[in-house]
Amino acid sequence: MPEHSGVSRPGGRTARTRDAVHAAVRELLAEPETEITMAAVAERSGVHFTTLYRRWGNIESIVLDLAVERVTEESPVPATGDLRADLTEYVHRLLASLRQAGTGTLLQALLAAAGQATEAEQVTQFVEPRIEQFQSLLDAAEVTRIDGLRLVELILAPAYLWAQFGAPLDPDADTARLVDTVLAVARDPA
Amino acid sequence: MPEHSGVSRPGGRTARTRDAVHAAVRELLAEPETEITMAAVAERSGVHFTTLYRRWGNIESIVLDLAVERVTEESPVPATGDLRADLTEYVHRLLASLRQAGTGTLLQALLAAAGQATEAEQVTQFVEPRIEQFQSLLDAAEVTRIDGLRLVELILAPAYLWAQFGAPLDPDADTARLVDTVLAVARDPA
DNA sequence: CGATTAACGCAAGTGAATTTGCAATAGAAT
DNA sequence: ATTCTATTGCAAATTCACTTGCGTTAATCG
Repeated sequence: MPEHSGVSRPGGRTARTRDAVHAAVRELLAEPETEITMAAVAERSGVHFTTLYRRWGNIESIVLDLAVERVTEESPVPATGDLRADLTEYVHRLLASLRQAGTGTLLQALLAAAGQATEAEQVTQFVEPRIEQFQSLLDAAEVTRIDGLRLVELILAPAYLWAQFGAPLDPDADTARLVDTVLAVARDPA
Repeated sequence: MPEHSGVSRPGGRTARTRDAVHAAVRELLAEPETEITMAAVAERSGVHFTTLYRRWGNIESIVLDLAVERVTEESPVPATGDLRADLTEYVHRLLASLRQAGTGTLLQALLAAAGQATEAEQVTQFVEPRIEQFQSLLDAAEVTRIDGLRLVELILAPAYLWAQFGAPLDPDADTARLVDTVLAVARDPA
């Protein structure tokens, strides 16, 4: 028996196939015409489609898996204490990442999964760290009139909405507006 | 030849089957356990599933069709000139409608379709009227520092995001916050 | 090093979703 | 009335997503 509890064989074959699958999905997402199907991912990754079904169950879970990974790695939240500077840097990077090809598909997987109890745990992995990071940002700037959840509403909500509508915001043109909104509310919440 | 251009036979059989299908989908959406499939809609509506495929092509289009209809009828935007009162009334009704059973499915259809060029026209039918109504509301209140698009970001975006995340906002507890946000930004946009 | 077992590859099978050809029906025009 | 044609109903066919059983590979432990 390899292990009684915890993750089994994390650095071996399991990790290799997961990486191969993630890489394949990234490639497919970058090709707007290509549909993301189990068959396509299997072919591109070299991993048998039976394996995909056994480990993930359906294509949405695979995409969600990647979505959580990618969003986390691409959008670190700064917390230097300068509210405007931190927000500006973060929002600018966020909007830029939302303009990459395939972002719509990723967001759809994320939000579709969010609604279903089955995948709720995976989504929590995405939302909670972000709220905490936002809270850290606010704490560093000694802002107490709004909280992390409010930042989600004022920044992530509009950014994601436009991205999903196929009209992602422009990092250079729209960052200031979103940041100014937060500053206005932080100054005058009621 | 019935007609050369324009809508053909709008009040006849075509309209009846569309109504039957819409009614069936409304029923199915109200039953949380039931999956919305072509077969289920066909059985419930009495319309043959072949007809569904021919007219809509897929189940998503059918749900989108209903989503556009329902959102429009359920969320009229008041414009009496009292900004706070108008917003409060509208947001309260919006949040209440987002708590109805099946709303998640409807939103998903709406936002999924939004990303695809094929359905873009149908989605425009939903977004544009809403922006215009918001603009009327602002005009009535003689507010010039923000526009209809901004209201979409500050109200619809957070409301839809939480609804999609399976945690729709509470009409009584959360309306004031969303309204206050708008008022704060209208007062101090930068 | 050898035993153990989780994860994988493979091939066939199952079933639901979707398509297609043809006949029947019902608005609309003449 | 009758004619025409868009729309629907029906049944058969087909495609595709997904599952299952079994043999193989490879990672971990003693």
